[in-house]
Amino acid sequence: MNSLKQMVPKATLQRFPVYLKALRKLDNLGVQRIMSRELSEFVDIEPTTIRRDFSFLGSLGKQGYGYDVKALIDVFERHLGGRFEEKLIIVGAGNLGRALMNYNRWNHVVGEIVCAFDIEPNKTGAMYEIPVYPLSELKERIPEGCRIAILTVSKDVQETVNLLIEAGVKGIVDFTHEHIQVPKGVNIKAVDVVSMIQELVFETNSIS
Amino acid sequence: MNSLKQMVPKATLQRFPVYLKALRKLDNLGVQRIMSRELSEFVDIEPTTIRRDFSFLGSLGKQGYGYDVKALIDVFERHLGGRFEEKLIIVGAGNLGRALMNYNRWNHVVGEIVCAFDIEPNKTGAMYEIPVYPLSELKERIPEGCRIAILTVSKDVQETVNLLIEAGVKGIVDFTHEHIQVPKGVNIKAVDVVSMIQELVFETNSIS
DNA sequence: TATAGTTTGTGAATATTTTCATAATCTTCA
DNA sequence: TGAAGATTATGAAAATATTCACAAACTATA
Repeated sequence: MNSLKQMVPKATLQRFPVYLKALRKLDNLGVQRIMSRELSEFVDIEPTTIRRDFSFLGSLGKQGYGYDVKALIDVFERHLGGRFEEKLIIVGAGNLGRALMNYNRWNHVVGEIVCAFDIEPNKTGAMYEIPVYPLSELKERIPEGCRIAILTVSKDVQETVNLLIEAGVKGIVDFTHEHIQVPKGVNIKAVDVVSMIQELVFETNSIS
Repeated sequence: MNSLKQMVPKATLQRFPVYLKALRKLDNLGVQRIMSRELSEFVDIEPTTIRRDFSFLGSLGKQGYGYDVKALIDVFERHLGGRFEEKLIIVGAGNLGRALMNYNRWNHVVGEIVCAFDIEPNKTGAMYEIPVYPLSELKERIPEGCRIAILTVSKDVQETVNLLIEAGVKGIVDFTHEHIQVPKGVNIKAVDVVSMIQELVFETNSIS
């Protein structure tokens, strides 16, 4: 698509989704334009940081006016996959996998969950209108163009990841508690509630 | 407890749980000592960064030897709440809340889920041996010393957060998609699968 | 159209984080 | 015990990220 990554700082990259979420909410509230100073209070990021972050995607604002909310959302969606185009799969149809299948708030935001896979044949079939296939059929069943998988298996984690990578997956949202090794070019985002609680505990301890 | 926070860089803080997780795994594998260079390959963080991170908690290693895995785990657990002492609550007993109640891998790691709350009376009772109370009884039912809540409600988010803060909660693991306002001294960790997917999409787009 | 009042975008300054380079200190083995 | 080899801990340097400060450029109003 584009090759902005070389220039966009990592720190900025991590804030982009925050901005998009906030802008969508503002749009829903009927806000049509916003200034960096206002947005700052909303997302708790300094106005000047916001402006510099935005500047990596172009000159999106107007002096003396601010930013057009809808136009901004448009730009972010183009870069953050907000065009509902991503074909997502869930790998692991246990409790968490099922909850995520039913967690339909993300549909029509980044894409759709096309299907799921599970290693146990007795868990296949369909859940919440999402077909669940045996993991052994991954190669045949994986949707054309699928790049992102949500991983909720509880065993054989690395083996499963290897299968996904072979099948062309480039990004994994990882709900497991394992350390995963991936080759260059494959990204992992770990969702680890335990780690989050640990960070909270540390911060809470440190304050008092 | 201590007041390390002033000195420990934010970036370091975010890596602590990563180290703890890796060390626990190494311990399980029977590894008794480890050097920063070995650990580096495991967690994909530069050895020198690892050593500096560790140094904020003291001189934990020995020259020419490395680090003792169990001793290191001990130090991290002291700082990251690994003593199973945290009393956790889940607020919102919907699909996701239930999945998390049954996601018992975190018990005996940071603490235990003592109970859950839901605004709808017909969802109360008990699930997976965890009692579920009406949200209106939060003040009476919240466990003594509870500081951390896992938030999975889908509406009245800010109102619910306000209730939690009034009840003494200092840290929130946030599974909602809302922007939450909290006073100083209260920390939020947002678990946002959508945002993670967006980051992945951006990164994947940028590489090609 | 002109003027006053805003706010963006960005060079430069500052702050933070990572990495380099090496002294200090440990282990190991003869 | 001593010498060789290894690895940590850390001051200093480099890289990265944030914030300051202000010119440029817009809006709004008369």
